[in-house]
Amino acid sequence: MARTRAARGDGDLLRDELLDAAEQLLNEAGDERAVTIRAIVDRVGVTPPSLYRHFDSKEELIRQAVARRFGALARAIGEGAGPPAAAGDAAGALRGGCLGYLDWAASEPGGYALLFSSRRETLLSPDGPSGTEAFDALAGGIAGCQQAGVARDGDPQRMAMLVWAGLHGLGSLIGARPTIAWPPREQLVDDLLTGLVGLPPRG
Amino acid sequence: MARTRAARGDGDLLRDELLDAAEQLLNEAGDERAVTIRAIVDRVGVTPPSLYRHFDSKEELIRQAVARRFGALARAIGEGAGPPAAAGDAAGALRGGCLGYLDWAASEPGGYALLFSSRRETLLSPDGPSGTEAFDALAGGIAGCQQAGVARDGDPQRMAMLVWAGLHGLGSLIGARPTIAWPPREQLVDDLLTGLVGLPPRG
DNA sequence: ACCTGAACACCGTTCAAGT
DNA sequence: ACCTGAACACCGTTCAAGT
Repeated sequence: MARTRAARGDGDLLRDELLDAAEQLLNEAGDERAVTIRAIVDRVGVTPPSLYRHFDSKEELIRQAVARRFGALARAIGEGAGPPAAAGDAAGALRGGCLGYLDWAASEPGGYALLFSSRRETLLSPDGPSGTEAFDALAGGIAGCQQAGVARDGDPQRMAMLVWAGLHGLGSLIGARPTIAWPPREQLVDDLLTGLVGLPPRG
Repeated sequence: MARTRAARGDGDLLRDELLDAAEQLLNEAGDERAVTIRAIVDRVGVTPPSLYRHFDSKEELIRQAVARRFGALARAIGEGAGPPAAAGDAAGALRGGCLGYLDWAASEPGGYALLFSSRRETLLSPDGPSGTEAFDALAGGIAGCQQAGVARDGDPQRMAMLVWAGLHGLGSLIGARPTIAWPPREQLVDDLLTGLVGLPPRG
């Protein structure tokens, strides 16, 4: 009644609408608990049981919504790093990518937190959403800097772990402790990459 | 019936028992959602309304249980750093404190995660639990290393932010991604402090 | 094939009542 | 003063029924 009945093949449409609604609610609330099934279906205009035609459980819906958010994060990193053609400035690309990560985390603190704060099984199942591509991009960026002679020697994978940890730590702490007087994010990224990767400090 | 009736002044006893049960459940589950009021009171042997004589809400109980966990983390850092009398080895104390943090996070991944994953209002209210003492201890340890001539110059508060972020990032990522082949925690701490604070690498 | 209405067992919380 | 029994509005999920 609140919704014109869907035609035969419209299942994927409702599926997308439900994911959209879940993503919106997750971002607005920054709290998975506020994202109830009834709030999701209300926003779309259907009743709770409709959801189970497209998702096995609330768990599964949330997992897919979180996977979408990981995709958005990866895009923010890519945009910060700039076009891959501009390989002339390996250090600038690495810095830009890291800043893109941090800016994204700071701009949607609720959305960032829920990437890691949802219940553990949601995130850790083998085929669950992960930050693998982002991590590989980070390690690749560090290796690029080494080849360009602007980073110190060392295993780029291990360096990437530390940088990733630093970014993740900063991202979640900035969101969780907004009252602290954090230095500008450019400076945090610069300190991190200078210390951990050996990039020359910005002029 | 499941419990001998408490005497007059035993209110604080039940209060402590409830906090103990909440802490246990939080650690076991690593998921705040599994910690229901009914599970908590069942473990203690009372009925749900009893809880409201001691806590305004489930929220308030969880917040106090989380504050207890922050205290345990602070103790683990202190034990790792060793007795303050042993000021002869400032670098060793800083390294030990950081390793204590990381070991504690790794040994109770569920318990560590919930320090930051509980709903935001729980953690962020002005008088809520925080890691302030731990942060101050970290900045103090860095300043001590500078005075001992084993750390590079710079604002110890800013260095502490970066080290804290690195530790927090490593702590939560190690817990959240147990399948990754993480290097030994001693090495991670060493890399972090060498890069960000300028400590000489361990021999 | 797709969606609804009604019901299930659960949750946090409240209120009157017992000792 | 401290605790219980019963009830409230909510939640995720299921099942039969409608179109």
